[in-house]
Amino acid sequence: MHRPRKEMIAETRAKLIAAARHAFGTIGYAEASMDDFTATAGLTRGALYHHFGDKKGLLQAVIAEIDGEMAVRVNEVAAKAPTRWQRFVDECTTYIEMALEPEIQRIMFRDGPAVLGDPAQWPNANACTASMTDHLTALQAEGVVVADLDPETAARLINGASSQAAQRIANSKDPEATSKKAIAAFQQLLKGLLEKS
Amino acid sequence: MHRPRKEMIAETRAKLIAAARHAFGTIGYAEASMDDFTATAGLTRGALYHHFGDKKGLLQAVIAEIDGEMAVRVNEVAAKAPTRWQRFVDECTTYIEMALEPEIQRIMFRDGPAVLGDPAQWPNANACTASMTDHLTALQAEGVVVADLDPETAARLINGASSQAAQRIANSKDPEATSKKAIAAFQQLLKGLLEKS
DNA sequence: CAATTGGCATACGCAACGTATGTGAGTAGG
DNA sequence: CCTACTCACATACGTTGCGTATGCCAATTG
Repeated sequence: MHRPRKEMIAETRAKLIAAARHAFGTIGYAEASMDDFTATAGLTRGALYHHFGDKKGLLQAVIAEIDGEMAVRVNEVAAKAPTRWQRFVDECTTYIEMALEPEIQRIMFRDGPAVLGDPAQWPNANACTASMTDHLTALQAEGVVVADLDPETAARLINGASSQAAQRIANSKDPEATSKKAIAAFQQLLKGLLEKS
Repeated sequence: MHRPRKEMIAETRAKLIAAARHAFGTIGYAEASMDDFTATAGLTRGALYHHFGDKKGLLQAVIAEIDGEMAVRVNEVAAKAPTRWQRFVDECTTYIEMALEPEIQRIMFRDGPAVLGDPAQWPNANACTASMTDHLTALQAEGVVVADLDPETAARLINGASSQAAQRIANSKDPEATSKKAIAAFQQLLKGLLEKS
């Protein structure tokens, strides 16, 4: 036990984040009682306020964690694609697939923006958008994508369309069919970015 | 005074909706105290619960009202365009412009979805999306837009991109320049829907 | 081994929601 | 025209949940 102290602290933080993440992802931020989910973590609100300041601070930490995981997944997928354009499209599609998960949808696309404001202003998130922006910039240099386009702006718009696509699929009665339609429409939109060759 | 009763009731509802709309649009749904904004309307929470059931019910009423106004504005703009495709593009652009207004952004795109869930499932809203869906269907019949596309799905994706564009503009330090970039990127995406001729 | 730091719990005040109940103005029947 | 009923709205209360102030105990440091 060289530093049991630091380990305990990290464990406490992790437990709080995990408990909050579960609560936020299921019943939602507003309905999640701090007393309840800190108790399920075997702690009290005291620990929460000590580490995260307030409920919003904890939400930020949860969001940062999820954002990191999403970035990892996106990069894994992108690494396999042959062309850069394909890599870009694959990333977008993966983004939609991730947005299908209720936890991500709820925390990242619904409660997060409502509580913390515009996601583009979040300090510890947006790794995914950053990646898409990079790809668009490179694709412009290669002449694949039209030059007259601000990469980050485009990436944000695509994010917006993606999350809508995901919500549509998630709330559908026939997710399979809806998924096909949504992804088709989405990729059709993406074609608008291509330079005519 | 044939029916002073019915008139008073309608006036009460209108006052509550107006007060709530202002509060929701400025400080936000979560921060808006029912005691406060009912008081500014010269009423109490009793009236609110009587007419709307709860805070969410009032939000629904506010959203229905705003949605109606948005539909009117969109239709006004669309009526002036020469071609149907242009009408469609104009509607989308108007949608972005409306989403620039803080009240609409906050209530329709942030707090609304967080509190009431997926906007596509809202009963008394979505007149704008319906209009866009109609246009897309007609454009497909005319062969302007690719046939292999579900109109409502596409309309939803476009809504998502629009609201992102609006947020980007609204939070920008240079709204003029950002607006140019965002609308350019947006219209570039829309081109993806066009049948190659 | 003492002193101190700091991680975390406990206790309290406050604000806001929802409900249960009350009241007075309008409305309908005789 | 008077009585009984309805209903719009207010008032009062209980509950819940957040934030803060304070206290305690373990781990680190010299």
